[in-house]
Amino acid sequence: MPYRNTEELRFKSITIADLAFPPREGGYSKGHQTRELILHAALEIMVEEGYLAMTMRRVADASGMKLGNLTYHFPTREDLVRELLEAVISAYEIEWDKFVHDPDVPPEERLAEYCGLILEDIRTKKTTRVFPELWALANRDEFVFDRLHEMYARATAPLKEIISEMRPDLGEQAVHDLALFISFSMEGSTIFAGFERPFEPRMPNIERIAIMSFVELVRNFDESIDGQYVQLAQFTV
Amino acid sequence: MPYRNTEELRFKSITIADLAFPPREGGYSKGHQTRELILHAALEIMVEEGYLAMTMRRVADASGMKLGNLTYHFPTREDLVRELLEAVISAYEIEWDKFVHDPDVPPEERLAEYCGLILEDIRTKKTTRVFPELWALANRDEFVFDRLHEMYARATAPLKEIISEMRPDLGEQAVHDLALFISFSMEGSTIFAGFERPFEPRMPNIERIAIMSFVELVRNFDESIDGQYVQLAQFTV
DNA sequence: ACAAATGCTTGTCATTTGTCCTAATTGTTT
DNA sequence: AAACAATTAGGACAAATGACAAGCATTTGT
Repeated sequence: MPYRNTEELRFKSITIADLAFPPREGGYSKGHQTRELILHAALEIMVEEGYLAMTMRRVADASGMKLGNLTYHFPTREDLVRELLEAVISAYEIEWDKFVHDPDVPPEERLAEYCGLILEDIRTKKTTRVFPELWALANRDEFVFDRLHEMYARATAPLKEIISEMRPDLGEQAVHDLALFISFSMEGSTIFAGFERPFEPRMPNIERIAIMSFVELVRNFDESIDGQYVQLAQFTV
Repeated sequence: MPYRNTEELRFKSITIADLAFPPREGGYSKGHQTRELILHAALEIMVEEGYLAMTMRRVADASGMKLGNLTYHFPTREDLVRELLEAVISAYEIEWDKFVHDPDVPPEERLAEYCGLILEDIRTKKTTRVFPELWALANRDEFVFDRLHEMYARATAPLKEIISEMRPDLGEQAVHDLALFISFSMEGSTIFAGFERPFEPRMPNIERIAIMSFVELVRNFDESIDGQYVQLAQFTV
């Protein structure tokens, strides 16, 4: 174990890239450079001032270019938004896909590791600020909705794999439901304990509680349990 | 037990009012009627078309009145937004405050009941649609931020009370962290399993998993546990 | 070096939006 | 009914926004 203390660890812990771009095709390299510059500027505005403030002129200014040039690269605002979405989301996917199945590490440990990864990321400014915007957008924009949930599907896949390994006795549906619950349990922390959120300082403790809770849940989950507590809930409401 | 089946139960289960208004002071009753009409129309637009579409003209149209009249009742758009926020949020608070401490019901059951209440509400169209908008708004509007988290504080209070009763041995901080974790675990389901969300059909199962998991967590939580799993996570990331 | 492709600037246009102002109408009180 | 306050309508305006077009400048492959 090469690490001495937590400080060193945090420093080494992975951070998800802000944006990821598809391999370029056609056009001069200058053009692609500009497009990436624009998307970075757009993300910055999205993070600092929100989706609403991300107007074409605002983005052009922040990119140090004229409006006309922006509309040359992104003819409509919708084009810009969609490409930004794609660049943001694929950056997450790339990182998660790196999380490969390592049979030498016990599944409990991998579960803890993966959840730690997600929860750490949620505390970053970018994630805390951008995702609520995306959730709101997904309410009305089918494109955003689909892309977002495609991403979540890929984020949940490693969880399913780990859960299956921990509990080979469980059916596919149970595994899926467990992974889903764990997934959105973590996602919910964005609002409460994300970057500059009221309970951000409690995040390390909550992270511990969460991971412990998840491991215990998967370990002890009884597939046949069907309403022991829920019946109580339903019958007394 | 007067209920026959689940259908009947769901029918009887509480639904949170769309809006709650403070007692009126001054003005004709017609005016207050109009104000409420406006706010209902505004909420409808917020739910169906989103915050962005909630323009003054759009709201005026939906309320069946002229723009000039709308600006008479709500001089600025900000006034409208804030009053709508207040009306929406206080409706939730009113409902939660009804959840009184009943010493005859065991705390596990009350925990299940309360969580069931929250999770049921999350599946409604209004909650699924409005809260992501509020989360996004809270990113940049301090007023929204404060009011939203004030609401969450009141939503978490019953949880803390129940947890304290289940585990009198736990310190205040531990109780708070547990309540917080449970609270945002549920909130996260909005995005995945809320109204017309991809996993809405799985919600009943997930509800069961969640409640079971929460009860077990509170029951077995070891305050002294400090990094058994987390260390693993941190050292391997 | 040069021609074509690409990138960029400048200027313009139709819409939409929030806000404001004045006059007319309606409701309430005396 | 008269007087007054509250409400509603109608119109106007400046600012901001997305989109577009014509021409100049730069980059790149040959």
